[in-house]
Amino acid sequence: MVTTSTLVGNPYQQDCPTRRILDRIGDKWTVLIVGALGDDAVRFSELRRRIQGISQKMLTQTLRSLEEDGLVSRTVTAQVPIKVEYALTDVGQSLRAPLKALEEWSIEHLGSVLDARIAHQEAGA
Amino acid sequence: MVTTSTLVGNPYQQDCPTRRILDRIGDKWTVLIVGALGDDAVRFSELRRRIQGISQKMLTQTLRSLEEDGLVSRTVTAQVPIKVEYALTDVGQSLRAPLKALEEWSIEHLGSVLDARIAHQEAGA
DNA sequence: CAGAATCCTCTGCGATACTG
DNA sequence: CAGTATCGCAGAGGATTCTG
Repeated sequence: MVTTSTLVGNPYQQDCPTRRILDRIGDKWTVLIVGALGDDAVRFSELRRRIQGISQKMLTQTLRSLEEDGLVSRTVTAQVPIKVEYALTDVGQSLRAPLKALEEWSIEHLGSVLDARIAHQEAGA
Repeated sequence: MVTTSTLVGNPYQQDCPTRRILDRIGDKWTVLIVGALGDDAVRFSELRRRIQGISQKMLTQTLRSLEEDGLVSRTVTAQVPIKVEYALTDVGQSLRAPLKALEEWSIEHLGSVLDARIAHQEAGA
């Protein structure tokens, strides 16, 4: 016999896959980095340029955790000014599709969301 | 004449749709609430039961902001123990598809991510 | 160029207690 | 039952400075 608690209403357990992934990609920069990487290898400085407003610290930090999770690969080329390139791994690439879906939703519905926000604001006043 | 900076590498502007939406749904609870609402209207207490570990404060707060953005509707029924039900609006419903895609990605790739994490840990040691 | 290290601030969020 | 109000802390993350 099992307790009923886990069988009712399909609850989100503390450590369900959705939550674990959300904890990873749900931060401020991960999604943007994955988007900025795209198909090819990109240098650190170029990434920084593509993602407006990201600090060097957060770019490094987020890239490290993406690498740790096998979503991004890091390639160092020892030359005069050192070159470090980042690229999405296969798993990282596979994340692009769902994120793209989210991006399209954003573009399609942002207007409606902003309208609702203003309407709500006026109603509250 | 425009500066070239915004034309190179398709950068993520500070206020692009993706970022604005990310700021909204990228928090700890929004996605889980949308998932927990699903098709039908759900009472406050039931929501709390479905989303394990959410505090009453964050549930209220996140529901408020979702309502403000027109993603969730709030219906009060004045009866002896007051009843308040929340439901996704049409726009809110439309968000389910992209989130579902993300959830499926989670389920499919969580294992690989965890493996990579362990492998990386061992390599680092 | 690509970072590591340090400091410091701001705020997300939990814990707790009270209300209609 | 469905909230509101207040307190407090841990941690995210920015700014700055220093290195190979």
